[in-house]
Amino acid sequence: MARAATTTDAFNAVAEPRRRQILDLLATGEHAVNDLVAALGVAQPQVSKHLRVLREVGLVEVRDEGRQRLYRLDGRSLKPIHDWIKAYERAWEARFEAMDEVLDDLKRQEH
Amino acid sequence: MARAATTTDAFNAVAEPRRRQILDLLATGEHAVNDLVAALGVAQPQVSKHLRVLREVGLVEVRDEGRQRLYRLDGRSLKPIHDWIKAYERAWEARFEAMDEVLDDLKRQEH
DNA sequence: TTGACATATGCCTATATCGGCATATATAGT
DNA sequence: ACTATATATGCCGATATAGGCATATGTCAA
Repeated sequence: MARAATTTDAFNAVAEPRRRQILDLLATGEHAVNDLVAALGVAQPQVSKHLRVLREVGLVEVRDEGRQRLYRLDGRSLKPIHDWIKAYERAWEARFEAMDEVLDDLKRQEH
Repeated sequence: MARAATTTDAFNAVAEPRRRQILDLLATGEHAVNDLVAALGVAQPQVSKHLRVLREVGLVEVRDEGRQRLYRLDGRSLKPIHDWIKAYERAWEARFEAMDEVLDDLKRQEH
Protein backbone atom coordinates (compact mmCIF):
# COMPACT_ATOMS: atom_id res chain seq x y z
CA MET A 1 0.00 0.00 0.00
CA ALA A 2 0.96 3.58 -0.49
CA ARG A 3 0.45 6.55 1.75
CA ALA A 4 -3.14 7.53 2.40
CA ALA A 5 -4.57 10.00 -0.09
CA THR A 6 -4.33 13.66 0.78
CA THR A 7 -8.10 13.77 0.42
CA THR A 8 -8.61 11.10 3.05
CA ASP A 9 -9.12 13.53 5.89
CA ALA A 10 -8.12 16.92 7.21
CA PHE A 11 -4.96 15.50 8.79
CA ASN A 12 -3.60 14.48 5.40
CA ALA A 13 -4.85 17.54 3.57
CA VAL A 14 -3.27 19.89 6.07
CA ALA A 15 0.09 18.15 6.10
CA GLU A 16 1.00 20.18 3.01
CA PRO A 17 2.34 23.62 4.01
CA ARG A 18 0.93 25.34 0.96
CA ARG A 19 -2.53 24.18 1.88
CA ARG A 20 -2.12 25.53 5.38
CA GLN A 21 -1.06 28.84 3.86
CA ILE A 22 -4.18 28.85 1.72
CA LEU A 23 -6.35 28.19 4.75
CA ASP A 24 -4.57 31.00 6.61
CA LEU A 25 -5.40 33.35 3.77
CA LEU A 26 -9.00 32.18 3.62
CA ALA A 27 -9.29 32.74 7.35
CA THR A 28 -9.47 36.44 6.51
CA GLY A 29 -12.52 35.90 4.34
CA GLU A 30 -13.58 34.93 0.88
CA HIS A 31 -10.93 35.08 -1.82
CA ALA A 32 -10.84 34.46 -5.55
CA VAL A 33 -8.30 32.03 -6.90
CA ASN A 34 -6.19 34.76 -8.44
CA ASP A 35 -5.97 36.53 -5.10
CA LEU A 36 -4.43 33.40 -3.66
CA VAL A 37 -2.16 32.96 -6.66
CA ALA A 38 -0.83 36.48 -6.20
CA ALA A 39 -0.46 36.14 -2.45
CA LEU A 40 1.31 32.79 -2.63
CA GLY A 41 3.46 33.34 -5.69
CA VAL A 42 2.54 29.89 -6.94
CA ALA A 43 1.36 28.93 -10.41
CA GLN A 44 -2.39 29.06 -10.81
CA PRO A 45 -2.93 25.39 -11.70
CA GLN A 46 -1.20 24.26 -8.52
CA VAL A 47 -3.36 26.58 -6.46
CA SER A 48 -6.49 25.20 -8.09
CA LYS A 49 -5.32 21.68 -7.33
CA HIS A 50 -4.66 22.50 -3.69
CA LEU A 51 -8.09 24.06 -3.49
CA ARG A 52 -9.60 20.92 -4.93
CA VAL A 53 -8.01 18.84 -2.19
CA LEU A 54 -9.22 21.26 0.46
CA ARG A 55 -12.70 21.18 -1.01
CA GLU A 56 -12.80 17.39 -1.13
CA VAL A 57 -12.14 17.14 2.58
CA GLY A 58 -14.67 19.89 3.31
CA LEU A 59 -12.18 22.49 4.47
CA VAL A 60 -13.30 25.09 1.95
CA GLU A 61 -16.41 25.91 -0.01
CA VAL A 62 -16.80 27.63 -3.35
CA ARG A 63 -19.21 30.17 -4.71
CA ASP A 64 -19.46 31.30 -8.30
CA GLU A 65 -19.38 35.00 -8.90
CA GLY A 66 -19.18 35.90 -12.55
CA ARG A 67 -16.05 34.41 -13.94
CA GLN A 68 -14.46 34.18 -10.56
CA ARG A 69 -14.76 31.42 -8.02
CA LEU A 70 -14.74 32.65 -4.47
CA TYR A 71 -13.40 30.23 -1.88
CA ARG A 72 -14.12 30.48 1.79
CA LEU A 73 -13.03 28.55 4.84
CA ASP A 74 -15.19 25.94 6.50
CA GLY A 75 -13.35 25.33 9.71
CA ARG A 76 -15.59 22.56 10.94
CA SER A 77 -13.44 19.92 9.26
CA LEU A 78 -10.52 21.10 11.36
CA LYS A 79 -12.26 20.15 14.56
CA PRO A 80 -11.05 16.52 14.57
CA ILE A 81 -7.48 17.76 14.51
CA HIS A 82 -8.20 20.19 17.28
CA ASP A 83 -9.91 17.57 19.38
CA TRP A 84 -7.07 15.13 18.95
CA ILE A 85 -4.27 17.53 19.70
CA LYS A 86 -6.09 19.11 22.61
CA ALA A 87 -5.56 15.99 24.67
CA TYR A 88 -1.81 16.59 24.41
CA GLU A 89 -1.79 20.15 25.69
CA ARG A 90 -0.46 19.03 29.03
CA ALA A 91 2.29 17.07 27.29
CA TRP A 92 4.36 20.21 26.91
CA GLU A 93 2.99 22.07 29.89
CA ALA A 94 3.73 19.39 32.46
CA ARG A 95 6.63 19.84 34.79
CA PHE A 96 8.84 16.97 33.72
CA GLU A 97 8.61 18.10 30.15
CA ALA A 98 9.51 21.58 31.25
CA MET A 99 12.49 20.05 32.98
CA ASP A 100 13.59 18.42 29.76
CA GLU A 101 13.31 21.77 28.11
CA VAL A 102 15.47 23.37 30.74
CA LEU A 103 18.08 20.67 30.33
CA ASP A 104 18.07 21.14 26.58
CA ASP A 105 18.55 24.84 27.02
CA LEU A 106 21.49 24.22 29.30
CA LYS A 107 23.04 21.86 26.79
CA ARG A 108 22.59 24.44 24.08
CA GLN A 109 24.40 27.03 26.17
CA GLU A 110 27.48 24.86 26.45
CA HIS A 111 28.75 26.07 23.11
CA MET B 1 8.09 16.54 -6.94
CA ALA B 2 6.51 14.03 -4.68
CA ARG B 3 4.78 14.54 -1.39
CA ALA B 4 6.88 15.81 1.47
CA ALA B 5 8.52 13.10 3.53
CA THR B 6 6.63 11.87 6.56
CA THR B 7 9.68 12.81 8.58
CA THR B 8 9.56 16.42 7.46
CA ASP B 9 7.58 17.65 10.45
CA ALA B 10 4.95 16.65 12.96
CA PHE B 11 2.14 17.54 10.55
CA ASN B 12 3.29 14.90 8.08
CA ALA B 13 4.20 12.33 10.70
CA VAL B 14 0.84 12.59 12.38
CA ALA B 15 -1.18 12.34 9.19
CA GLU B 16 -0.89 8.58 9.49
CA PRO B 17 -3.63 7.17 11.76
CA ARG B 18 -1.46 4.36 13.10
CA ARG B 19 1.10 6.86 14.28
CA ARG B 20 -1.58 8.84 16.08
CA GLN B 21 -2.68 5.61 17.72
CA ILE B 22 0.87 4.96 18.83
CA LEU B 23 1.12 8.44 20.31
CA ASP B 24 -2.20 7.91 22.07
CA LEU B 25 -0.83 4.76 23.64
CA LEU B 26 2.41 6.45 24.62
CA ALA B 27 0.45 9.26 26.19
CA THR B 28 -0.27 6.85 29.03
CA GLY B 29 3.42 6.36 29.70
CA GLU B 30 6.46 4.47 28.57
CA HIS B 31 5.86 1.34 26.53
CA ALA B 32 8.00 -1.35 24.99
CA VAL B 33 7.62 -2.09 21.30
CA ASN B 34 5.88 -5.38 21.92
CA ASP B 35 3.31 -3.68 24.12
CA LEU B 36 2.40 -1.50 21.19
CA VAL B 37 2.43 -4.44 18.81
CA ALA B 38 -0.03 -6.29 21.02
CA ALA B 39 -2.24 -3.27 21.56
CA LEU B 40 -2.37 -2.34 17.89
CA GLY B 41 -2.57 -5.78 16.35
CA VAL B 42 -0.02 -4.75 13.76
CA ALA B 43 3.09 -6.63 12.68
CA GLN B 44 6.16 -5.74 14.71
CA PRO B 45 8.29 -4.42 11.83
CA GLN B 46 5.62 -1.91 10.86
CA VAL B 47 5.40 -0.68 14.41
CA SER B 48 9.16 -0.25 14.57
CA LYS B 49 9.05 1.71 11.34
CA HIS B 50 6.31 3.99 12.59
CA LEU B 51 8.32 4.53 15.76
CA ARG B 52 11.31 5.48 13.67
CA VAL B 53 9.33 8.16 11.88
CA LEU B 54 8.01 9.46 15.18
CA ARG B 55 11.51 9.52 16.59
CA GLU B 56 12.94 11.35 13.60
CA VAL B 57 10.49 14.20 14.06
CA GLY B 58 11.10 14.27 17.79
CA LEU B 59 7.69 13.05 18.84
CA VAL B 60 9.04 10.12 20.83
CA GLU B 61 12.22 9.22 22.64
CA VAL B 62 13.74 5.83 23.33
CA ARG B 63 15.47 4.30 26.28
CA ASP B 64 17.21 0.95 26.34
CA GLU B 65 16.24 -1.40 29.09
CA GLY B 66 17.73 -4.82 28.70
CA ARG B 67 16.57 -6.26 25.44
CA GLN B 68 13.61 -3.98 25.33
CA ARG B 69 13.42 -0.47 23.99
CA LEU B 70 11.06 1.73 25.91
CA TYR B 71 9.46 4.53 23.97
CA ARG B 72 7.95 7.58 25.54
CA LEU B 73 6.10 10.59 24.22
CA ASP B 74 7.74 13.95 23.76
CA GLY B 75 4.77 16.17 23.17
CA ARG B 76 6.74 19.32 22.51
CA SER B 77 6.91 18.55 18.80
CA LEU B 78 3.12 18.64 18.74
CA LYS B 79 3.00 22.23 19.82
CA PRO B 80 3.31 23.69 16.30
CA ILE B 81 0.19 21.78 15.32
CA HIS B 82 -1.61 22.94 18.41
CA ASP B 83 -0.58 26.53 17.86
CA TRP B 84 -1.69 26.46 14.25
CA ILE B 85 -5.05 24.86 14.84
CA LYS B 86 -5.79 26.88 17.95
CA ALA B 87 -6.25 29.96 15.80
CA TYR B 88 -9.15 28.23 14.07
CA GLU B 89 -11.05 27.29 17.22
CA ARG B 90 -13.61 29.96 16.64
CA ALA B 91 -14.09 28.91 13.03
CA TRP B 92 -16.54 26.28 14.18
CA GLU B 93 -17.60 27.67 17.54
CA ALA B 94 -18.68 31.18 16.68
CA ARG B 95 -19.52 33.47 13.84
CA PHE B 96 -17.04 35.50 11.90
CA GLU B 97 -16.67 38.17 14.57
CA ALA B 98 -13.20 37.21 15.68
CA MET B 99 -11.66 36.53 12.31
CA ASP B 100 -9.39 39.51 12.51
CA GLU B 101 -8.04 38.19 15.74
CA VAL B 102 -7.47 34.82 14.10
CA LEU B 103 -5.49 36.45 11.36
CA ASP B 104 -3.32 38.32 13.79
CA ASP B 105 -2.54 35.13 15.64
CA LEU B 106 -1.61 33.36 12.45
CA LYS B 107 0.68 36.08 11.27
CA ARG B 108 2.46 36.15 14.56
CA GLN B 109 2.99 32.41 14.48
CA GLU B 110 3.99 31.14 11.09
CA HIS B 111 5.93 34.00 9.55
C1' DT C 1 -18.27 36.19 -33.08
C1' DT C 2 -14.06 37.20 -31.40
C1' DG C 3 -11.07 37.87 -27.87
C1' DA C 4 -9.56 38.62 -23.14
C1' DC C 5 -9.86 36.98 -18.63
C1' DA C 6 -10.56 33.33 -14.75
C1' DT C 7 -10.24 28.79 -13.40
C1' DA C 8 -10.02 23.73 -13.89
C1' DT C 9 -8.14 19.55 -15.73
C1' DG C 10 -5.04 16.33 -18.05
C1' DC C 11 -0.50 14.40 -18.79
C1' DC C 12 4.17 13.72 -17.24
C1' DT C 13 8.07 12.41 -14.03
C1' DA C 14 10.51 11.62 -9.82
C1' DT C 15 9.91 10.27 -5.37
C1' DA C 16 8.35 8.47 -0.94
C1' DT C 17 5.23 5.91 1.04
C1' DC C 18 3.00 1.55 3.63
C1' DG C 19 2.47 -3.15 4.25
C1' DG C 20 4.35 -7.86 3.86
C1' DC C 21 8.03 -10.70 4.62
C1' DA C 22 12.76 -12.21 5.43
C1' DT C 23 16.65 -11.29 7.92
C1' DA C 24 20.03 -8.83 10.73
C1' DT C 25 21.35 -7.20 15.34
C1' DA C 26 21.35 -7.26 20.26
C1' DT C 27 20.56 -9.01 24.79
C1' DA C 28 19.37 -12.48 28.29
C1' DG C 29 19.30 -17.11 30.13
C1' DT C 30 21.01 -21.85 30.44
C1' DA D 1 28.29 -21.55 22.81
C1' DC D 2 23.58 -22.02 21.97
C1' DT D 3 18.86 -20.63 22.05
C1' DA D 4 14.94 -17.74 22.77
C1' DT D 5 13.40 -13.17 22.92
C1' DA D 6 13.15 -8.20 21.46
C1' DT D 7 13.71 -4.96 18.03
C1' DA D 8 15.50 -2.95 13.70
C1' DT D 9 16.45 -2.99 8.83
C1' DG D 10 16.39 -4.29 3.97
C1' DC D 11 13.92 -5.34 -0.21
C1' DC D 12 9.66 -5.55 -2.82
C1' DG D 13 5.35 -3.77 -5.22
C1' DA D 14 1.53 -0.73 -5.75
C1' DT D 15 0.08 3.80 -5.47
C1' DA D 16 -0.51 8.78 -4.95
C1' DT D 17 1.69 12.64 -4.76
C1' DA D 18 3.40 17.86 -6.22
C1' DG D 19 5.17 20.68 -9.54
C1' DG D 20 5.60 22.01 -14.51
C1' DC D 21 3.25 22.91 -18.53
C1' DA D 22 -0.31 22.69 -22.06
C1' DT D 23 -4.96 22.93 -22.76
C1' DA D 24 -9.88 22.72 -21.89
C1' DT D 25 -13.96 25.04 -19.92
C1' DG D 26 -16.51 28.99 -18.72
C1' DT D 27 -17.72 33.92 -18.61
C1' DC D 28 -17.85 38.69 -19.75
C1' DA D 29 -17.45 42.64 -23.14
C1' DA D 30 -17.21 44.99 -27.54
